[in-house]
Amino acid sequence: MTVRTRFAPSPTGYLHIGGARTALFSWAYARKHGGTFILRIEDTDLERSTPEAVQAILDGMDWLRLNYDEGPYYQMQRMPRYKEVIQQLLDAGKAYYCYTTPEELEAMREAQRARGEKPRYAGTWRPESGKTLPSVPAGVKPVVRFKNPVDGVVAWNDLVKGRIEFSNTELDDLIIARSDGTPTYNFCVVVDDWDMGITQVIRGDDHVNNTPRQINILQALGAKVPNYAHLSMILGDDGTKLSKRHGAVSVMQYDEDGYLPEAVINYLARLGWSHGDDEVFSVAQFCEWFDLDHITPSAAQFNTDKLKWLNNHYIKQTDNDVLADKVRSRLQARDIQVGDSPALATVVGLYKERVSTLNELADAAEVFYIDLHPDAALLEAQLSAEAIPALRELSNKLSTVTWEVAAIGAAIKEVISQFGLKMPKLAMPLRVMLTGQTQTPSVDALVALFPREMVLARLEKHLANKTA
RNA sequence: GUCCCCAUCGUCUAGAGGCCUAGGACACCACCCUUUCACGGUGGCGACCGGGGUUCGAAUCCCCGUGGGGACGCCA
Repeated sequence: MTVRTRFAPSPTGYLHIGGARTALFSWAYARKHGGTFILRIEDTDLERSTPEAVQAILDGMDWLRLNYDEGPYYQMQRMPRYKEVIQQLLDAGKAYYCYTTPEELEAMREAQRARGEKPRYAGTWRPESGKTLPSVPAGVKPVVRFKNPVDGVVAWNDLVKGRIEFSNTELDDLIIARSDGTPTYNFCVVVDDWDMGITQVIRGDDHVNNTPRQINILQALGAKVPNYAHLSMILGDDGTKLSKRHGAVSVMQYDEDGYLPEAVINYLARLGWSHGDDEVFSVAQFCEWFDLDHITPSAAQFNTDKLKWLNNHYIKQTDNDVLADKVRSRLQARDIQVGDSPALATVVGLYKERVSTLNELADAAEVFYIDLHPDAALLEAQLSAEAIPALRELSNKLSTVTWEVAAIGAAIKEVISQFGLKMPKLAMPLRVMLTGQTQTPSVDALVALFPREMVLARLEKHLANKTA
């Protein structure tokens, strides 16, 4: 049987990191088995669904390059089909109308909770042989409830958690159609998974409690029950449930923060799944290796440090021109016009080893294209009296030296030996005058990066008003 | 409260009864490299939640605790 998986987000917000991992695993499973990956938008909650959220989800998947083979399907467009199946269930006596009002339900739940019971529907309107139903109250629009089996168990072999079993006595008759006739989540999912021929339902483990209900409906419909794989949740860096205050919960926020999609994918792949000791691998490799057997059933805590480490790895691996394009757009967003000299690709080539995000790379590159004003105190501290004459001499040498790393390095060495200085004595003020920073690549390479005139100008600017 | 799930270094994890003196990665520490900071290299620190079984043998299987999480909507 050919594999068909799906990712079924509800468009009530951005694509968050947990959803992204669910999508990734579902996608990878389909890719691994040469199957079909379907995107389905579960937008039956009119109150909370928005087109912006749909777009945000599409953007997120696009950024991660999780392409789908079918869809996006929208549940709102499948209303006739749901209504048809509800009628089918009604006709078969597997569902029934219930006239209990939301207020009555709420009061009932309240009372049950107060007694320490699990809140559930009492079955007032459930037809049974020999039972007389209450008379239909006037003016109440009924909901449709599914007639859940009253005894026995529902069990399935979860592909990540193993066998899970629920007693039917734990399940009540859930509402499959609201009083306005619109179908509810658990019902739509069942019809969709059935119609779309989903073979593996890979989703978050907040759905395990829905699974027995869905299986019962599937069985009432005579549908084949798919396999289920429930993924545990992802916790924030601090071990608590992911929420807005964790900052980067939307995958697009990672783009914003300067992470490469391949790093995020690689990181997410390793969160809850493993292939021996392998840590760094390509998407292609992941698809080849991926399986449901090596997914951890326990929740995983997000670790930004490790993501950064991976991001640094992928940045180092990225071609300088490609990196330059990414950094250029970030600099432009800061209103910095990137000139031709030095070439941005050369700058990022020198700095990419030492950054963990594209934003850090942009920070480093920025100083080459702006009118630089190094911190006065920093400058003061580095421009020691003994360094000034040496820097003047260096400036002279740099005005004529061959403009390449080796020659520049040689000139610097000549100057320090001539003035009897240690390298940092000269290199540090040089770094600060050129970049405003004390931490830079090797100073000869740094100098060589700039056009000669720019170096001379930046030195002159700070040396001019210094007395010898 | 009821039901369901989970439990190995700080974190992500390897581990399918003997290969475990518990392995790898991030982080951390030290040293090396070095022109600062990184990168890189080498080494170090560091865990099987507790108690009972089963077994010649248990991180691995079973039970009970404990702790954490999730679900109990005319939300998805």
